Amino acid sequence: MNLRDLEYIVAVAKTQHFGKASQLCNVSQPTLSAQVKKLEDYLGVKIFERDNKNVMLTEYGRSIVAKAQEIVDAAERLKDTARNMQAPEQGQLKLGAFPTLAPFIFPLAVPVLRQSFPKMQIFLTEEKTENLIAQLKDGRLDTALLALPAEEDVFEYEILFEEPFYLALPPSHPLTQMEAVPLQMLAEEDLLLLEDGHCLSGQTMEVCSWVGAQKFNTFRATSIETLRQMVAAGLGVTLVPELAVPRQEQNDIIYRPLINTPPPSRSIGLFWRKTSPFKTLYRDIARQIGTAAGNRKTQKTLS
Amino acid sequence: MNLRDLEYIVAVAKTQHFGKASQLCNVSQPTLSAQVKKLEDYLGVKIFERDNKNVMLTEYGRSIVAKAQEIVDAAERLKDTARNMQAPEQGQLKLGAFPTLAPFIFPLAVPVLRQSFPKMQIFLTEEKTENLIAQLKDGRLDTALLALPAEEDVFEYEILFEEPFYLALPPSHPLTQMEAVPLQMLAEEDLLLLEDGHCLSGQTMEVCSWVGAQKFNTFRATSIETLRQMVAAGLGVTLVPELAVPRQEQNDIIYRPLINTPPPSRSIGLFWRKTSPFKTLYRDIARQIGTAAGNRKTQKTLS
DNA sequence: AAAATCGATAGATTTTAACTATCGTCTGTA
DNA sequence: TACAGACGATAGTTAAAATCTATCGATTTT
Repeated sequence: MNLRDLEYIVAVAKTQHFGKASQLCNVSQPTLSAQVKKLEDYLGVKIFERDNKNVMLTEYGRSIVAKAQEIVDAAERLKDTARNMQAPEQGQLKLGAFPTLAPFIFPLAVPVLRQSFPKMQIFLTEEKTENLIAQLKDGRLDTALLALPAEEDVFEYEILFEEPFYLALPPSHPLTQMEAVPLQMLAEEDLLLLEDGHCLSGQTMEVCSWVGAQKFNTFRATSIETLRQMVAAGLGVTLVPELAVPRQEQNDIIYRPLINTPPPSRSIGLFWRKTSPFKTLYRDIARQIGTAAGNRKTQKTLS
Repeated sequence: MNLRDLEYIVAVAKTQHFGKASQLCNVSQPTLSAQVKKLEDYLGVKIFERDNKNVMLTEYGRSIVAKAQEIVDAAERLKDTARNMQAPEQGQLKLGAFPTLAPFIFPLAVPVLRQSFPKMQIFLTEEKTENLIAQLKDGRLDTALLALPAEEDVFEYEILFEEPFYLALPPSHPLTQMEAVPLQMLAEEDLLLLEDGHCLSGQTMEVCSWVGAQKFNTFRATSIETLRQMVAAGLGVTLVPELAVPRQEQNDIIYRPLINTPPPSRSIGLFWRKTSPFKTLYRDIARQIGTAAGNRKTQKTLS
């Protein structure tokens, strides 16, 4: 049994067709037929039912092909890793971020990375934290931007920046009169949250528990943009991370800093596997993204 | 790149010696040397540093070998699965159970399984629930005995039995005067718990929260046997699952059933991957273990 | 009935993994 | 200092395998 054979059965399972599968694998159809047959004999299991018109997975075949797929994928990742090792800064970088950070940090990160490592191929993923962690563990991602605390025992990380939360208010709201809002004043507000699984909703609830705010609205939004629309519609108020605050003032939503000790904020870090051989590169990348985010902040303060 | 090559580098990494590695792989030393070199050329990465006396992994090699190991393991599991498919009841069964169940259920389960499937090779694992779930997911285990609720969405399961909790008391304790103890009476007792990570401690705390018992002792034991010793030493009382209650009365610890609606108990189920092709066999096994546990109960009631 | 489709089979060829024998280098010992 | 032993690399050969082209046989479509 070798990797090639596993690629063959994966291809046949995918195409349901020996001829097309053989093209996918760049071999002749008889080669593929022979190898599949040999593998079936070796394993002692019929993987495919060949009717003269259709190719179908047997029940056992389905589970064998699933395992084969995993093995082939893992082998592919091994090759990618090896290729990267020859010149890490010219290889691939698979970077993930969670949904309430991704749309704001990617536009900042990508330009600086492209400038520093022009040959690096950057793949971006937006996923909930839970999925990011799973993908980082099994190698589908090289690095991920996560809010602390995350699983610091499995991963290594470098903190990029501390991101304060801002209060988003409808223009009619009395709190817009203040330049900055003490956190305690949220105790009686209708707080809008994201649906479960978003780390922002957990962070918001944590911050609010400091001051005993509990009037959480039962409706749960699916994205920051939805939250904003709801705030604009006067359904309540919400916390927004700094990077999501527009640089220019808007008419429909007013943003105000929050005052508290400690200040309400989240820490963003770049995470990678402890075992990764590219730590040096990742640390470098972390600093660059951190700087880029810091610059944005400075610009805002100046404007 | 093929699986054999990956086995070679894993063997070299393990033995730190080309000669010994070649014996492990049943090939000649030159063959192994040549293939390793070829793989290194193909990947473009030096995996080993060959000093004339020592073989050492390079930094990159370490991470490549780790990935290779995973791939080789996965391939081995694929072969095992295939072998099992030819005659599931003559193949391997890798069964796990958590620590507060394993020592009591395995002695009941193994004899009936050996009788029903004489050719089956049974591998037993005792692990905390969290590890069982991880191992079940990635194929290191075929089945696991878990307390419900577990991750019912990833797995399929069959409930084996409902296992009531008994109260374990030192002989001097006033509650020993009662034939059966109403759960509410635990509210003022010193309750001894297992350390975190054991599902029994979670179950105990849940049961106790029904009646508002909160006097949990701060010390956390590492096994049921330790708990028993502590109870015997008069440090407090604890809950033990029925299978852990000795069939004959003991002098140092008295066991009493607990009365409540619903009765304090845990459900034990046999779990397997939804995608497993051996569901029929596993269901059969589940019923057999369930029956075996039921018989023990009957014997006890009769004695 | 003829043509087209599709997987299996046959036989030749190329590739490559494997073997044996031997080399070159370093190490420890006499 | 020289010699034996250990170890991985190299050379040359052989055996195994994967692959190719050509073709078959069964089924479906036109």
